[in-house]
Amino acid sequence: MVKRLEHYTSSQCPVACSLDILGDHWTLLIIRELLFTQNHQYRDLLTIPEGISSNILSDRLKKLEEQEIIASAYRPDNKRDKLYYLTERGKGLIFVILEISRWADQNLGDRILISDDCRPMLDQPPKTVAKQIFKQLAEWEAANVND
Amino acid sequence: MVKRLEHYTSSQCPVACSLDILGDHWTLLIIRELLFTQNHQYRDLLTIPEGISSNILSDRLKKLEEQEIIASAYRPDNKRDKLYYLTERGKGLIFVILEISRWADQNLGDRILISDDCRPMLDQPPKTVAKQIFKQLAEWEAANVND
DNA sequence: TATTATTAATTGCATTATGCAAGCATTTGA
DNA sequence: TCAAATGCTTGCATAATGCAATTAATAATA
Repeated sequence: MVKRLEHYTSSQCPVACSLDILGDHWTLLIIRELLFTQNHQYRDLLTIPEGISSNILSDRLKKLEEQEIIASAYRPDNKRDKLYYLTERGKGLIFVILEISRWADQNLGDRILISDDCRPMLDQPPKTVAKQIFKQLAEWEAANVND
Repeated sequence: MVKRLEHYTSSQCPVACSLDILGDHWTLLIIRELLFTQNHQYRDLLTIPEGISSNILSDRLKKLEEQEIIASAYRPDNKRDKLYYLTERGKGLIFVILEISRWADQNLGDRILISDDCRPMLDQPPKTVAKQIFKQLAEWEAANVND
């Protein structure tokens, strides 16, 4: 039997163990959406421009919930709407995403485009950006989640 | 034919386009080695504790070289020794790796271990750490690479 | 109340990626 | 000249992914 070994079974390196969770093509895109957009439902996430498959989305949401990076709740007044949102652990990934974006801005300039909306996030200190984003998320949570 | 689409064909998002390059289980571990250790040869990289397969290592080195994140050169006095090293583009990923490590330190504490050697890298400002590491790499390059 | 639509998935199947062992060409030291 | 080391490549089995179709539960509509 050849099963993929997770790094944490052979390494306690913080990079390796993080890659067990984040090291694929889709996970950070889901976190990007939950951080920066109003897309908090399954159907919203299915519409990201990169075009994620429904089975992959389902799998990643499950794994992220297992790792307590996201949580979910049904909207009380409409049980058809399941809302996904970041935990504190998940929100902390904003600093990783900002550094990746900064690297891409400096090194993949021909391939990428930073919109005018997003540019300030690379020009300001990460902590300032995070504080602002966290405030927005808190407001969204106050309005949509109660647990 | 169902071929995996690279994100850059459908998105100009810096996160998505970076994931085309970095979004797997192994790439950042290779970059970690080239940044922080003296492991600059194929056989060295094969011995990382996470246990990378030789075909995967070969594939990733090739792709990283295509993306100009690493470069390689044979040691002039011994053509059997091929040395891999980071380009400026590759070195810039130190900030991503430091942020991932910081996140892991704060959120995956039960799974990971930061050695006494590495701890200062999380306690000092990233720029300070980078400057120090870049100096070490420059010294190594001066002694081992000439192109 | 019956029907239809929406949502959040799950299933099936073909293709691609990965893990592991073995093999190969080139270089080098003896 | 020959054996060992190096940097890969190949073959094969298993796992992950992409895409289309389907499903169960809930909500809206007739």
